[in-house]
Amino acid sequence: MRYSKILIPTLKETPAEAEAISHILMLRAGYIRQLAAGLYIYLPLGLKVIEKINKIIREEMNAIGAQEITMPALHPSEVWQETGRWYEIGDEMFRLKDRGGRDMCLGMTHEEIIAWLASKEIRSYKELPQIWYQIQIKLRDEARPKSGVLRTREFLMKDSYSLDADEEGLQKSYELHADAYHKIFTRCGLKYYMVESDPGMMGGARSHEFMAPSQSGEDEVAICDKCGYSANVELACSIPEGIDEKNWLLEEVYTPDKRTVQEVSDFLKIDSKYFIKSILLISGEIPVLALVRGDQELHEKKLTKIIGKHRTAHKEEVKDILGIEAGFIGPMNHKIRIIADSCLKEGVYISGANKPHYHVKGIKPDKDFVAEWFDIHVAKEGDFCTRCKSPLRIEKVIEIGNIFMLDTKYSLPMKAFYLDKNGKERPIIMGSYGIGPARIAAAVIEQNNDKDGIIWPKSIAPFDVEILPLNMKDSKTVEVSDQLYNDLLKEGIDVLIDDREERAGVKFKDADLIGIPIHIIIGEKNLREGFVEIKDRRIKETVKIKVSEVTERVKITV
RNA sequence: CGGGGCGUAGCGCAGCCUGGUAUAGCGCACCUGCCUUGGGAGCAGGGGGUCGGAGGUUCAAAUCCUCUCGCCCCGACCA
Repeated sequence: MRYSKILIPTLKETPAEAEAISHILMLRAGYIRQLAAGLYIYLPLGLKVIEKINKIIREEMNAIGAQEITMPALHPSEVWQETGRWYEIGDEMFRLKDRGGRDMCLGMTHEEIIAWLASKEIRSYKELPQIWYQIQIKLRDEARPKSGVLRTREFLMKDSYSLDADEEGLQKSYELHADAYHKIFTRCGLKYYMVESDPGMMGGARSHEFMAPSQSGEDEVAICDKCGYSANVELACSIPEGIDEKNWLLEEVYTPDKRTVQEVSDFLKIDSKYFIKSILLISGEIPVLALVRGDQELHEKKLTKIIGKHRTAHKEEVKDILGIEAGFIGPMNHKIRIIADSCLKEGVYISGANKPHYHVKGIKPDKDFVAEWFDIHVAKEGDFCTRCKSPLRIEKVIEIGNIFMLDTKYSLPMKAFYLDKNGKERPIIMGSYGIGPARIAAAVIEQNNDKDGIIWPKSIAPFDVEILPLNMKDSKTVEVSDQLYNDLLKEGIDVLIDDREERAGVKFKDADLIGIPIHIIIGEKNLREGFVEIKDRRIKETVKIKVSEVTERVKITV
């Protein structure tokens, strides 16, 4: 491709709206443009990258026997009503009516459609297993689109669905997907983790997420480098650092106007980990007191699994129910249900005295109050692994893929049944598996860039090679460049030639920004001696090569 | 949806607080010419703006007030 014939609108300056590195570079290097919040146009280079990623995905999906299909992005409401998600899902679903007044929606995902298809087409155990996939647009009315292409309202997704006769079949399909995903992300040149994740509203027993470490990520994972434990902090378990056993006697201490753990801790000059944080919650109509250590955060999701949906109590409710304002509540002498973090079982603590401007020192759990014990704290850096007791790391990550076991959550309501060997009707066991190609591209940029721009891995770079004829007015330069360009094309190498009438500096800057892995630099002086230079974008080193040897050399490298 | 920020030429910004400089400014980009050609050159000339929109205050509004739309960031949400 000739640079003069392809739209690559590079930007010298950083657009004001971009903050994430990948967002800045995709805009500056001319890969994308924004139409509206969470809606992006992929320019030629951007599209080429996405298509390279899609090609890798297709190859690996096909390799596990998955079959590509394509389903509509516009759905009738009925299928979503069948499974109940029409009612469960709120504003995040784009809804509309057709001219006949029928309710429709834009597909956020395709479990319903797959289950519908399966219900029509699958009759017998002999037709199972099946894996069906598509690479298709998904639409979600995100509350907050952000970070460029990382969180958008319309996005491409590879979604596949496995249909199996039984649990073992599902297990197999799940593992096939995990293997395929490892291959896909490795081929894309990503550093990533496969972590345990919360199946959430997708239902089903197990799920994992594939996470690419990046500062721009929205999620956090807890990683144990020793035993390999890795989980989304949404469910990660951990053992907090230990505390010394204090020989405090039970006594009230005067803490005037000190309400938060931080304030009381500073005031008494005692570390916050010797405090019990008491939080009053309302679950339904019922008050529940949650206790975590002073240096911990209450984990809402973990608590939800124990007491169900809940909210924090209002100030007045705290007073009504516990008879004391929020700053001075403690675990003792209450008749309501108390859920406490397991780590509080051991030790002696300080907490509110249930009396204005007083705290109590020397509280012994189980003796001074009774509670139900659960892990309800958020795992944090420095906590220890529950399996091997080694320190955990917390890392910010971008979710680039996920795999879910759905079981019969969708097949039952959609009546996707088959007949087993004994002629008995059974629900199909399903799995659902997603990958976001745009997130792969963004995550790769996040992990591979320098001050000058993007550094693509060969596998998904928009071009294999870029030729830089430094002086287009020099006929020898043009002649040799064109010759090399044609030779490389003949070898099946995807090459971009910067044939613009620009100064050398401009070409160098743009080439570095765009990030094609190999640059062939054609300068007048070297050419007079029969040489050109080959530059590695990543390490920025150049080697002088005889013109006649360039094609061979590039063939090996690409 | 809560909190914060920002909308002035294609991009990045100044001007706004404290209204008034007859044509609203700067850098980059763009067009023409000359010159230059190994890291975003130089000189000269030029084009491009309903100051996000609507209403209001005023003799006078980019500037003050009200409403509204859009975009970004933090949080909540995220099937």
